[in-house]
Amino acid sequence: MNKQTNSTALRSHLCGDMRVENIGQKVTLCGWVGRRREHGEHLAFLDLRDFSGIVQCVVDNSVDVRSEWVLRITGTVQARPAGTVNDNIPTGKVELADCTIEVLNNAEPPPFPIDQRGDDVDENVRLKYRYLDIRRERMQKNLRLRASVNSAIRKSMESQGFTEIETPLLMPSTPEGAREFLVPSRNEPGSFYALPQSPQLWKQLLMVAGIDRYYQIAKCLRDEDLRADRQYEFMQLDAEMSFVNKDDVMAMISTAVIAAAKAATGSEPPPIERMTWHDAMNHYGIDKPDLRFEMKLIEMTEVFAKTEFKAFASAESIKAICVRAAEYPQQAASGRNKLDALTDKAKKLGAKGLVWIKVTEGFVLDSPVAKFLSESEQSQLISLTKAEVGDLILMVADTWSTTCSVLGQLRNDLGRPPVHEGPYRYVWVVDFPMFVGINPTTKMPQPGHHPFCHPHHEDVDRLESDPLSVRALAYDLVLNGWELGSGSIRIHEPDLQRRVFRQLGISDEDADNRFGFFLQPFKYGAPPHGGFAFGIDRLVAILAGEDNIREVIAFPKTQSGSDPMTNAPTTVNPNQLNELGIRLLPPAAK
RNA sequence: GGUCCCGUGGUGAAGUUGGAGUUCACGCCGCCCUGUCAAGGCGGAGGUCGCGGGUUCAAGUCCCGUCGGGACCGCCA
Repeated sequence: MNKQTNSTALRSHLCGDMRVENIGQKVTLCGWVGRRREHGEHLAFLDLRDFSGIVQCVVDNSVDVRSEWVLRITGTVQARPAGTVNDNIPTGKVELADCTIEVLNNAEPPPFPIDQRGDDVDENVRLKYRYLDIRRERMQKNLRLRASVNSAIRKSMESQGFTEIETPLLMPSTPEGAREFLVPSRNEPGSFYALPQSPQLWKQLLMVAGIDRYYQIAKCLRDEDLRADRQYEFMQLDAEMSFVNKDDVMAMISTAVIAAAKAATGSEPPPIERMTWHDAMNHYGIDKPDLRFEMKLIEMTEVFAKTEFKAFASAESIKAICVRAAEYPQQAASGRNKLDALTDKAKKLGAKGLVWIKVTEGFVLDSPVAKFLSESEQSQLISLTKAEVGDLILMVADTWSTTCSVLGQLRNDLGRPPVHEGPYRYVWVVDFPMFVGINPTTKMPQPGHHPFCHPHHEDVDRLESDPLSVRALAYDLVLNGWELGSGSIRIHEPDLQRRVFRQLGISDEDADNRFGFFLQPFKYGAPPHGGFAFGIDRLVAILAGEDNIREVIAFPKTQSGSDPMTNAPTTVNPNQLNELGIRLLPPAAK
C-alpha cells in the first residue's frame, strides 16, 4: 500500500512502519492495546497494534488503558536506549515517547489472546469471535495474501485479453450435478430459483454471444457436506475462451496460476508438468496425484501371471507399493494390529484383500502368503520394488481400477504430508475418460464429467462402438494432491451433443426438457470453445501454508454448515414463510 | 448416511485401578515495581467437568443416549 494513503484525519502513520528513519518525528498513531508492561508509578510500555504491526509506546503508568482498548497516541519517535533493542519485531529499534493518549474506545478483555497463542484456541471459539480472530497477524496475513492472489489473477486475465462479466446468482435449477441451494420465489409461490454451483451455463452462452474471452472471480454454492477443502460457498476463477484447443486454455490458466503463486510467495514456480489420467491412476492410483512423495504403484501383473497363489491367479491387475523404512520408519514397522487395520481399510475400499510382506534380514519375506510365492516371484518382487531390509510391501490384486484406487488411497494414508508442506507440485492431469464405467442398472455409460464435455477428436468415432475407450478433452489442475480445478473443451456441435446424450441414456426429448434453454442457443452458431474454473480458496490456503480453507476465508462455516458467530442458519418469521407460500413439515421422526 | 477423534473456570492443558472441583500455565481484578517486550513479585476472584440418563456406597473418570466441534468415506456431473 502507498504509505501516503495510510495517513488519515486521525493518524499520520502506521504502527508497524516506524523505523529508525522516523526518529525525531512527531507522529500520531491509532490502534489497539496489545500488551502492557508496568514498571512502577510512572513507567509502563504499551504495544500499540494496527494491521501493519506493533510499536512500543513509553507511557506514564497512571494511565488506565487495558487490553484491546482503541487508542490514538501522539508522540515522538525515538531510538531505544542501548541494550533495549528488540530484534524480534521490525519496529524494535525505536519507540514512541512523550505520549499523549486519547482513548477512542474501551473494550472488554478478549476471550483469547490476540496473538500467536490464538492458534491453539478451539476453532469454534475463534469462529464465534471471528472479528477478534481476524485481528491476529495470521488471519491478517492470510486475508491480505488472498487479496493479492485475486489481484494477480485479475491482472493476468486482463492482460491476456479476458473480459470480466458478472453472471446471475438467481437462476433456474439444473437437474444434474451437486445439490443446489434453493431460493423460493415470492412472486411465483411454489417456484424456486437455484444458486449457481458454477457459472458454467452462463459462460458458455457468453461464448455463443461472441464475447470471445470471459472471466469472473465468481462465488459458487454447493449444498454438499463440508470438509477441510470444501465450504458451501467458495470462490472460483471461472474462464471461457472461443476458437481454442485445450493447450490454449491450459496455457492461459497456467499463466494466471503462476502469476498468483508468484504474487503470494515471491518466487515463480516452474512450468506446470502434464500427466495423462491413465498414468495418474496407474502410478498414483488417484486422479489428483500428490507428486511430493514417491511410493508409486508398481506393476506386478506379469510377475504373477502363472502364480500358484490363488488370490493372485487370474487377477486383472496386480500392483504393489513399497513403504520404505528409510522414509517411513513407523509405517514400515507396522505391527500386526496396524496391518490388520490396513487390510480392513483395503476391503472397505473395495479390494478383496490386502497382501502385506515385510522384508526382513537377508531379504527373507515375512508374510502370511510367502509360502505360496515361488522363489522367482519373490526375487522379482524385491527387485521391481527395489525393497530394502525393513521395508513393507503392500499388494492388491483385483480389477485395474480397484487395484489402483485402493493402493492409491493407502499410499496417501501412509505417506502423504500435510498439504501445505513444500515444495509446490502443480500438475495438469489430461485425457480423462469420457465415461467412467457402466451403470449396472441402466446398462448405460456413466459420465465422468458434465455432459457438455467434448470427446477427444481421435476417439469420436468410437462413441457408440466402444464408449469406455473414448477420452474427453478434459483436464484438471492439481496442486499437492488437491484438485484446484478442472476444465474442458465443450461440445459446440448440436449433433455431437445429441450423440453424447444418447450414450448417457438421455433421449432428444429428455435433453430438450432438461437442458432446453441451454441447448437452444447452440443452434444459432456456437463457436468452438473451452474453459476452466479453479478454486481460489484452495490455492490460497496452500500458498498461505494452511491445510484448511477456513483459515483463508473471513467468515467460514463449520463442518455442519453453521456459523457460531451469527448462529446461521436460523428459523424465520412465520410471516416470511406465508408470503413465500411455504409451510414447514414437522421434524422427521427418527 | 457411515467410521474415527475431541468436549474440565475466559483460554490452553493435567487429572492414575472410580474416592472431596484437585492441579499447572496464560488471561482477569487489586497491590508493588523506572527499561520491559509472551516483563517480574505478592494477593484475589472465577467452574452444574457440554447436556440427559444409567451402573456404584461413591462418577470429570465406567456404560447408554444426545448436543456441539474436528478428520475422513459416501457425496461434491
